This record gives sequence, structure tokens and C-alpha cells, in this order.
Amino acid sequence: MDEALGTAQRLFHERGYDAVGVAAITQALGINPPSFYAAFGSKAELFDKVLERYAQCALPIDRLLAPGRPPVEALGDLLETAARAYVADPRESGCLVLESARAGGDPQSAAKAQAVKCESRERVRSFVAQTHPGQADLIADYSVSAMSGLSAGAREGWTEERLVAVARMAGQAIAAVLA
Amino acid sequence: MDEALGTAQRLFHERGYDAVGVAAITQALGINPPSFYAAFGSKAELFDKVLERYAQCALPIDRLLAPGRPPVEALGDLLETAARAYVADPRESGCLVLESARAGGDPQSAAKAQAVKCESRERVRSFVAQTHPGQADLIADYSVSAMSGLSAGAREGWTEERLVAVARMAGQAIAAVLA
DNA sequence: GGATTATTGTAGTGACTGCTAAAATAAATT
DNA sequence: AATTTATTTTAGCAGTCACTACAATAATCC
Repeated sequence: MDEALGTAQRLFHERGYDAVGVAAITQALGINPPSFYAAFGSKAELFDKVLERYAQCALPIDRLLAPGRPPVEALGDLLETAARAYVADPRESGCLVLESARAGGDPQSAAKAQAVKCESRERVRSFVAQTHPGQADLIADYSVSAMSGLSAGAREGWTEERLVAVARMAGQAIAAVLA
Repeated sequence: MDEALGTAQRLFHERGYDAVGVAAITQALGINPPSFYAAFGSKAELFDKVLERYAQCALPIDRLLAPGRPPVEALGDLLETAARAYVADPRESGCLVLESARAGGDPQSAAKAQAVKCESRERVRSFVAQTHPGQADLIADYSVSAMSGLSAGAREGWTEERLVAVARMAGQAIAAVLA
């Protein structure tokens, strides 16, 4: 079951929600459409489960943003780790959540992705608020925006060096603000 | 004719290339499908012309990146101007080029958008290379990535204050690198 | 083993897509 | 005014989409 979610995740990540038809999913899973709908309900429901699964195993946010860790170091690490993850597998470039959140196709899938995105933003905001409450919102916005930019670069095919260099540079702005 | 391109641009910008059918375009233009194909060739060709039109009138890059202007000031101005433009009309949020470049739907439209995107990146790179040749590539990558992040925020519905604050913060990284 | 239940495979639903052939109308030329 | 040319309208083509009714198969239980 979780294996099926994994293959579906790979498909969605590679081609995007709208470009993946249920025919491609059922074929990759080795089942037929009726079995698919009996198991997952619908394509949208499957995507919801895939997104939640991805949000948990894509980045170790709890470890990166561990309470008490110096914010500048932690957030810089977050950006660089994200950059490396976004290009780790060229067939699954970028962030599935961030890319799905801005896809214009199905509004339901985009809404779900945005919900997960906001959740992650809140993680960053509450982490920063522990030490710099006055700048927590700005830093959270900036971090999400920077990661979205990194995801776009990854999806365009940038190398790990290019992306990590941009991520490190983005981290300097955080250092400047929190100094 | 240019008026027709304008309305088509508005449609594509609001809903994205794939979500806009030729039926919506012909209806907005008050013509029928055959007239549409006689005038524009195809939906993809129309989108190409729309993209080129947009690239010219979206941002005054020539003025912002005028040769001789201090790079830190010019690039910071570019980011902030982009942020304001991305939220100027809530129905046309974000950057049409950047958003279309990462859309997973039609590969032809995405390829064209990426070509325009690379063109803009080159404008930034050559501008920076005049004063800081060693960091031109990094700055160009960073600028495009930051603008892509701003476009994502705009598309999510961020207010102008939020987006401009993030843009200013992004500019600090450029100042730090070019110092 | 025979009857019932659950699962799977086949085939197809209606609604949409970009796009176009031919019919009906308007315009222009002789 | 009559004929030819250009343009618009109607109608529909072939394809794909998410999704499902029904039939054939496999598994379970008495």
C-alpha cells in the first residue's frame, strides 16, 4: 500500500498532477481502474495522501529546525539541504508541494498543496519566533519564497553546484536580518 | 490585433496556458474558432506572441539595469519593482513567463517560456558582468530564483507589503555578495 | 464438492480538448 | 445588377480525460 503511494508520488513529482492520468497510475501499479478507485477513492484523494507522505519524508524539518539551534545556522542549513534534495533525483526535481501549489490545472490539488505549504511555513515561523519574534513572519515568508525559487531552478535543470550556491547566497540575507 | 493579444495575455496570465481553452479565447475575442486559427495559426503560436509581448511591457528592464548604474541599487530596484508588478492586478498575479516556464502541461509552451526566461537571465548576467564579472553568473541565478519565489508568493495572494518586504530582504544578499 | 461472496478485467460512459471541412453570409469586382 | 471572392458560422472530427456498469474470474464458506 505504501509502496503504491511511493510509485504514485514518483509519477506526480516527475510530470505533475494534471499530466499524470489514472491510466498511467493504474498501469504503473499493475492494476485496473476499478481496483484503483476501490483503493484510493479518486485521483484527487490519492494525491492528498501522496502529498502528506511527501511532506513527512522529503526534508527532516524537525531535525533541521530543532529548538535551541542558532536560527541563522538552522535556516541556512534548511535552504542548502532543500537545494540538494531538489536535484538529488533528476526525474523528481524540485519540491512536489511547492510545484503543485502553483500549478494552475486542478484547483483542488493546488489548494491541498497550498495547505501543506502553509503548514511548513508555520513550522519555520514558530521556530524563528522563539528567538526573534519580531522578524518571524518576514523570515518565514522569505524562506518559503527562497525555497520556491530553488525548486524552480531545480525543475529547470540546474546543477547541484549552481543551486547550492544560490541557496547559500539566500542564507546571507537571513544572516543580515537576524544580525 | 494588439488588443486581441492583450485580452489573450490577460486570460493566460490569470488561468495559465493549459486552463485556457480556445473556446474561452474565441469567446473573449468575439470570434469563432476558424477565424482564430486563420489569425493566429494555433493556440501555441498565439501564446508565443503573447509571451513576447509580455516580456517587453512587463518590466522596464532597460531602464532598471541601465549601464553604469550601481549594481546593488539596480538589482534591488529590479526585485522591488518586480514584487510590486506581480501584485499590481490581483487577477494577473505573478510573472507570466516564470509561471508558464514551470507549468507541467504543454511542453511546447513551457519551452518557449523558458527561452524567454533565459533571455532575461542573460540581461541580468551581462549587466552584472560589467562591474563584477566573477560573480555575474551567481548573481544572475540568484536574481532569477528570487523573482521566481516572488512570483510564487504573488500567485498565492500575498499583499504588496509582504512581497516587497521579501524582495528588499532578498536584495540584502546581493549587497552582501557584491560588497 | 457446490453455492456464495469478493475481486478483477472488459468495455464503455459523457464531457471535454484543439482543430477543421463544408455551408451560409457578406464584400468586392466586373 | 450579376458574379466571383473573401469571411464568418455551423457542425462535427478524432482524441483524451476521470470514472463506472457489467461480466468473468478467483476465493471463501457450508
